[in-house]
Amino acid sequence: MVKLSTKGRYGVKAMFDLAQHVGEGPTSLKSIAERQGISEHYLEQLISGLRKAGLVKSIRGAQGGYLLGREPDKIRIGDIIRVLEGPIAPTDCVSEEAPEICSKAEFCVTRTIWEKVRDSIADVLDSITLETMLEDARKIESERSLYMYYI
Amino acid sequence: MVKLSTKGRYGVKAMFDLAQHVGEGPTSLKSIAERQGISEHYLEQLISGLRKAGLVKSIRGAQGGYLLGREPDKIRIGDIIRVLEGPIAPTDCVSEEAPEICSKAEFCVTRTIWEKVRDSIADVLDSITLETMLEDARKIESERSLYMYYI
DNA sequence: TTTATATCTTATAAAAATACTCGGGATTTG
DNA sequence: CAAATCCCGAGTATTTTTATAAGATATAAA
Repeated sequence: MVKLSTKGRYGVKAMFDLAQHVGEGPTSLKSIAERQGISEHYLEQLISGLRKAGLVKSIRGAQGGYLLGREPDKIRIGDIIRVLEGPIAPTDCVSEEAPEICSKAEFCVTRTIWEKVRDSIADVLDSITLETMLEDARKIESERSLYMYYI
Repeated sequence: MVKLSTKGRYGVKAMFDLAQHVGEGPTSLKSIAERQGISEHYLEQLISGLRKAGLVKSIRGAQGGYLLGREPDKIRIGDIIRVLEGPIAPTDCVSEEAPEICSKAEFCVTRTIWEKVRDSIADVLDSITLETMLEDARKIESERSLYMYYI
């Protein structure tokens, strides 16, 4: 329940991979797929949507690949998820986009629960950017080397 | 994405319906299904799980039906959702129950995101009980009659 | 200019999950 | 006994997910 599909998970992984290679020129899909353990063909479909949404830029041809469409601190996880999985919506009646109209909506008590769930998910996803993830990764890495040092 | 299935939605509706009839003796599945606009046979399957989990009690035979297994303020929406949709888990690696082991878990930055999503969903669902919903419903109803009065 | 490297597009499809549907059996009340 | 109700398991249609595949297009480098 309330489960992310592989689209969202793979997409975030791929975007984070791109963020880790910012400033190194275009990154090929093949290398991302290999590092992240994702089918290249499948990832192709996902990144196509990300490109159309402007979250990544593509450079075709040999030595081509993908680049982030904006600075890592300007790309929220929520942006990625919405492109790949659609609007955040635990139920259709509280979808962020074009919620399904229900005649009982005004008096519906369950509806208010789903609204709270939707907002709490959106808050989390919109509070984290690729830059946040990079910082977390750096922190984990430095803790790891500190630990290695003491062995 | 991150969508509730009908199981969770119907289940919460049915449980709320039972809460609204507390103290009136057993409520038949048929009447719940009619009021909530749910297939009776389908609801039967769902309530079977709720019964096994102790969230409802059943009384068989003519004039039989279902009763809440505990006081409305002792039944959290999260309890209902977990029975019908399984543990809260935006991804398998951060499932509330038996999370899938991943060798990279310690260093995985995406994982921490899904943990935050999971916790925010659980917090919302566990902060709302059937009693909360009854209070909300009463509030809506009183506002509604006030409005009617002024017309 | 040719070749290798990539992205881009569309079509197909297997597998899994979802949402029911159906039939009949067990239990209790009147 | 008959009607009302819960109980249980099997079957099924639809949708979603998760790919796989083939080939077209674009570019850099040799």
